[in-house]
Amino acid sequence: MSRASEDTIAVRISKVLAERIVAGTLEPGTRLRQDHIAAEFGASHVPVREAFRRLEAQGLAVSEPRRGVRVASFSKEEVREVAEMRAALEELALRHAAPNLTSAILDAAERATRAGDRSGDVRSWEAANRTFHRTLLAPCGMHRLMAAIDDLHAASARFLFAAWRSDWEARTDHDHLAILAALRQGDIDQACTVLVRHVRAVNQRPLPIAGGMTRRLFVVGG
Amino acid sequence: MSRASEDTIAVRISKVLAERIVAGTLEPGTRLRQDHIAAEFGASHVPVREAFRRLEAQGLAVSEPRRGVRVASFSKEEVREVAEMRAALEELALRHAAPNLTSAILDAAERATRAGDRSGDVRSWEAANRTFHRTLLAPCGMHRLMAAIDDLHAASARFLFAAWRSDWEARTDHDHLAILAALRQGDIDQACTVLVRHVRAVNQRPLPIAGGMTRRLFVVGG
DNA sequence: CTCCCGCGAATTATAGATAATTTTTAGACG
DNA sequence: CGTCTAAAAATTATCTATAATTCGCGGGAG
Repeated sequence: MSRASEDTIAVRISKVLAERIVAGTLEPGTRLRQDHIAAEFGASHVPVREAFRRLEAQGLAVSEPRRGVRVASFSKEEVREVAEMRAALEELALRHAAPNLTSAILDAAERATRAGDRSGDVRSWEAANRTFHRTLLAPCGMHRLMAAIDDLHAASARFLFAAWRSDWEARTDHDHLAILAALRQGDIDQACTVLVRHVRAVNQRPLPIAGGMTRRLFVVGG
Repeated sequence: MSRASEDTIAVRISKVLAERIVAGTLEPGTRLRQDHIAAEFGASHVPVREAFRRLEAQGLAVSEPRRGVRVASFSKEEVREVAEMRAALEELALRHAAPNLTSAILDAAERATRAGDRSGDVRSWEAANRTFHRTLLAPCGMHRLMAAIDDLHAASARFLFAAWRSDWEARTDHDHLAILAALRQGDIDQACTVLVRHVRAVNQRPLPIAGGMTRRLFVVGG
């Protein structure tokens, strides 16, 4: 389906860089030097520049003319902002998806969230969580809306990984189950209410920092 | 402030092309050929390709690998989708902007909407309308949110211009005044309610088509 | 000692050239 | 008369090269 060789080189590069930025391999503020990246991918810098434009549009990188592009940094205000945007757009998506949700889809969503409960690390939990949301929302059939939500999910995942690099413990996600229960009963308003609260919930947790210090960082958990 | 010569060539090209697409000079489906555009701007095709990536991110163009890029087409479903996304995000922005709205800002917004009432053509009405919304919402201080709203406004303007190429008659925008009145009274909920209804309102109007036929098209009016 | 200036290395931005793919066109065949 | 095929033209995507700008560092003046 999405075989890498069918994409253009620029797309391939942007996907790899996006993964690294989200995963935290590339830390905020890191300069992305086109020649170095071009050399790494065995390409010239023209497709690299196009990849930069894509990352910029996703909010994963910032570019200053003539001064290069850096991995976007983020503050707790931006974490909040992304959470609020997600809440607003996911509610919209859910309201339009609801009429199209079959029990098969709801079952698939439940499998996704249960897989998340069993996950042993942050990355697999995030993947399962993203699947849960996408399974429920994609039936809205709104292309542009889903693209926007996907970008926000990438940003959320970045914040999550920045805070929970290790020491992750899975717990059953009661919000997800409550959303599914409400949808199965046809109570769309209730499902939306829980979804919005769930996505907006921003937890503050201690984050161990290199050097023995700890710093408080906001983490979106939904 | 935003002198064109301070931008990179790619940015400059993308702005001009965006204007043309929004204005309807470039019709949906039109192929954008990089060499031709490069020649027109007296530039090479590298910045043109970067401009394409920006347009793609804004939803104004679509690109198929190895097959070039075209001006994005749109359906009435997408018009609806953009209106709903605007409603959701503008409400969010207004709720966060409200605490920061001074009477000076509200007065500026009122001047903008009154300028729109006096406008003689669609383009100046749209500019005034956009100023009104941006004046009210920008104080939310949420950068990413405002960028998303700006892109949606561009899409809305495109739909508007596609339907109202000529025969425009200005009318006083009572919704705008109602929003301002509610904000002046500190009734944020009421302001949001009117704003959401206002943005979501999608009017169906007959659109004269070349050849004497008329076709129905959806137009966002807010 | 601090601050400012200027030179050199590194990097970005654009131009020109090349390879590969798609679209178009012309012609033959059914 | 339409359709399939193959060569030609046009176009995209990429690479290599060049110009312009920024960044870092060292020396000298105050």
